[in-house]
Amino acid sequence: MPELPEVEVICQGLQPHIIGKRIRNIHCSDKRLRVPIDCEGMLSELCNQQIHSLTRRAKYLILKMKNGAGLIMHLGMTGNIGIFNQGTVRKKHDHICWLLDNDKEMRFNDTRRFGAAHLLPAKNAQILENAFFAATGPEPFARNCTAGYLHKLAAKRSQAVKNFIMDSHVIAGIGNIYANESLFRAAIHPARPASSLSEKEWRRLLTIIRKTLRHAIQCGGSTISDFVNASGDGGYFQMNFQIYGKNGEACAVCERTIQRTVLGGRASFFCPTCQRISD
DNA sequence: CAAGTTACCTGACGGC
DNA sequence: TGCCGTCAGGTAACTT
Repeated sequence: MPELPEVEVICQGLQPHIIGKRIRNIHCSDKRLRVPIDCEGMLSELCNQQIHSLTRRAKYLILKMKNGAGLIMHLGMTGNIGIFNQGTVRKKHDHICWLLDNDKEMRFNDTRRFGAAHLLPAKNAQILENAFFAATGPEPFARNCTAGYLHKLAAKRSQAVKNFIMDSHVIAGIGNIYANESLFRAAIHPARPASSLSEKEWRRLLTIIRKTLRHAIQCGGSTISDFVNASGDGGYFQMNFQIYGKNGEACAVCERTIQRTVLGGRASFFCPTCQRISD
């Protein structure tokens, strides 16, 4: 579900509900996420502490308490975090529930349990956070994320450009949907070797990635199956999909039939006319 | 060291 | 009706 835009929408949606609130109790399911949930650790580090901030880095959410402790959370494929009234029935895959001091409860729901929550104890939170993101590529909107950087890094990579831009060590936050959509909008074939793009093409692609992500955030993200923001509203960027999931349909630009292929094990869609394999 | 494969999970859907 | 295979927004530990 969640790529950068969806995580950003969840982050912005949660902030007004939780900043400054105190966590009164934490309840965890007995199931493990991608890593085990450290419920004991969360109780001792986060309980009775006030929430200082919630931010996003790549597809991760970072919760910080005023005592310095923190939590790095990932939503995996099916994760979501929402705000609910305490006492309302918890859903089947609610794995972590943080009870706040305003009768609200923040709940982490994740059907497939590919998500994760990493605790950052107060005494070395910043060191652990830095280590956690040490190998993560720049944010697409960051100043140090430039066409020159991508062009130079891609020079030694023979892999498909789509796989390259989905590599979180290269650039953060781009998943399968927005990789497909951005490459279509940039008229670049997803299977082209990353090293074959000129710096000019990287400039165009980066501009379009940014535009596409920004647009998706403004739309409240993409709702496939059941994505909703913190208030329970779905996004509507899926209305703007031009290529993702559209194999067999006519290209909106040239009417040629959209093709589906598999790259890096992920469904990849392209228009054979608009996205030429060689330039 | 780059790049491909596998594992981690549940649920929806289509074919039979 | 149900059983089976396939597929799904992600990531990291493996292997090659």
